[in-house]
Amino acid sequence: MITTNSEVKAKFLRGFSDKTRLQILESLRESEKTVSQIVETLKGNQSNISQHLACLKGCGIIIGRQEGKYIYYSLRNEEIKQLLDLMQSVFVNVELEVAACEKNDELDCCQSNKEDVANESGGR
Amino acid sequence: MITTNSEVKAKFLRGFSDKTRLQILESLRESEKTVSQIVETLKGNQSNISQHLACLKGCGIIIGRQEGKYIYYSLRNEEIKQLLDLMQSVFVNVELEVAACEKNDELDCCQSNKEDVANESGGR
DNA sequence: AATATATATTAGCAAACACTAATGTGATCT
DNA sequence: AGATCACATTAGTGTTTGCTAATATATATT
Repeated sequence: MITTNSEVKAKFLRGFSDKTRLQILESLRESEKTVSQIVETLKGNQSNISQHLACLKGCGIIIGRQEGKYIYYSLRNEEIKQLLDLMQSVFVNVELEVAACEKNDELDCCQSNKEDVANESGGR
Repeated sequence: MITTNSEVKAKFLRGFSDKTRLQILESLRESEKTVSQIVETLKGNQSNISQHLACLKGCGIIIGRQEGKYIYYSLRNEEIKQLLDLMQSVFVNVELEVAACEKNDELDCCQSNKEDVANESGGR
């Protein structure tokens, strides 16, 4: 009888399901940063980063505090950091396991890149 | 120096970022199940569930074993279960925190449902 | 007040996603 | 062999997402 609203929970977790957002979170792991620091670190587009930050904030994963013209973003709390750590370690193990046990050496979620894979058959 | 390939990691985590998939995972938490058992539990569409199972399997989150004409799916390992647990508890706390500290009582990730929210102002 | 800096917001677009209905495949049973 | 059951796959469609470029807002500086 766990059953929280799966829809809202999915929205929360969607915050972690993007490459750029994961990079942002990783860069915030050590310390809070301003938007421009993040943009510089990731060598990303300002607008793009800003949107991802809004996403992460909306998901409750990070918080922002204003200081003059800067806005410092940081992970919401210690728990989020723990979650990131566990995600990381579980991921690494799964990756190894998948690579070891199956011919498939790349995680392939959902009905994505079918033709892509077919086309670049000579890859890597 | 954490830096795993964020792209692959994002694919892995995307497995958790959908309502239906979360429900499937929740139903697998207790014990392995056949596709039809899951379909019945979630009162879902067979094709849809089957696709989500393929997704979860591709992400390395679940595994399947065949037994006669049935295929039993289960969580890949204990770690995945732990991750689900932590996701759950972090989510619940964040949800409470967000609900308590801000006027916004619903997590709203990314640039989604702006007009929806505006329209159904009398919702819930 | 004018300008510069830091960040957010908007619009537009292509790609990815989730869903349904229909069809395919493989195992079991008669 | 033919029918049935369990599951997977394909095709089609509308929605959501992530990106870029352009514009807006707010704070700071001169």
